Amino acid sequence: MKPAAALKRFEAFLRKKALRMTQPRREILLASWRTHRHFSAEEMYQWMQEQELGASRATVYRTLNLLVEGGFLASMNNGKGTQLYEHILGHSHHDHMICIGCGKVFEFRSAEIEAIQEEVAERHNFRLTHHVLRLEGYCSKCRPSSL
Amino acid sequence: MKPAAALKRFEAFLRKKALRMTQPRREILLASWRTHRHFSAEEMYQWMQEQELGASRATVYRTLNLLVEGGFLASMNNGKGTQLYEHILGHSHHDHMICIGCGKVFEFRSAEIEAIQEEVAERHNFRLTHHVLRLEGYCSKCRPSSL
DNA sequence: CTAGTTGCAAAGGATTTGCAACTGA
DNA sequence: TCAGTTGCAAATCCTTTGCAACTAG
Repeated sequence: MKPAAALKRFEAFLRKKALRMTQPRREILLASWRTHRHFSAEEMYQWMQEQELGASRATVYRTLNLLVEGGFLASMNNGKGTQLYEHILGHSHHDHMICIGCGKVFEFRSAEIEAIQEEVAERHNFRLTHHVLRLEGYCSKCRPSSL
Repeated sequence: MKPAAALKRFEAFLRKKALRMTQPRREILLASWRTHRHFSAEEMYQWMQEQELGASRATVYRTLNLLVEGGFLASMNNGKGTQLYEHILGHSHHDHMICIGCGKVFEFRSAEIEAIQEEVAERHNFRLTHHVLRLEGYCSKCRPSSL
């Protein structure tokens, strides 16, 4: 999805909640679409500082929460107490297989696994929004002789 | 693994690092073995308060880190900025379903998913050693009306 | 004895919040 | 117009750290 389309959806989302589209919100949405990496709230704040019309830290945090709530961004914890964000729409979902030896990351996707996840969630009366599947091990080049 | 055995291993671990077995460390290890749920550092601190010979918050945090380092506890983030812990040894593998609303953690295990993981790994000529599967969403109590 | 430990309180990092001054619809 | 928004700074939450008083080996 292109930035412009994302903006339109964000406006619609805001309207439905009787909230307003403002310059800071616009800038934050666009900036989140400008990168294809994960970013932290602090990084977003830095990006905002580099603009004429930026946003304060408070507004960055408030807007990131809105974007997650609206399903525009996915958030994940980096395991060190900081939330990371990435834009979702138009990005196909994938999981990661990571080689412990060389650090190489392989992406894969399994419709079967996802179907079972839904089933498990269903059984627990749980509504999934997101999942993280990381397979760790050794790729063919790094396989130790003992394995 | 029984508490006594875990204690022995903890002592060995400490000795190897030239650290000392102390009353607070003993109590914290035992308390972590007393529950079969995930617990936070704060909960552990509460448990310590309920004992004659407790431990301060600082010691709780320091000891939990030691226990994770030694492979006695697994730690995970509840997605809301708090680390949760659970004892590992003698516990069979399971995956986690985490409520974005209240942070509650549900455990589950799916032989099917694991079989497919193996299959996927096989296809990529990859040897799995470990995996992390986290399903995030809303539990029945926290489900927003829009979902 | 003495290096490792403890508790306390202060420090730290990430995030949220109260409030008075703004501003979009 | 006026409810929603912003920036600021203070507050909060979780965790780590400095330090002087202890204590295990």
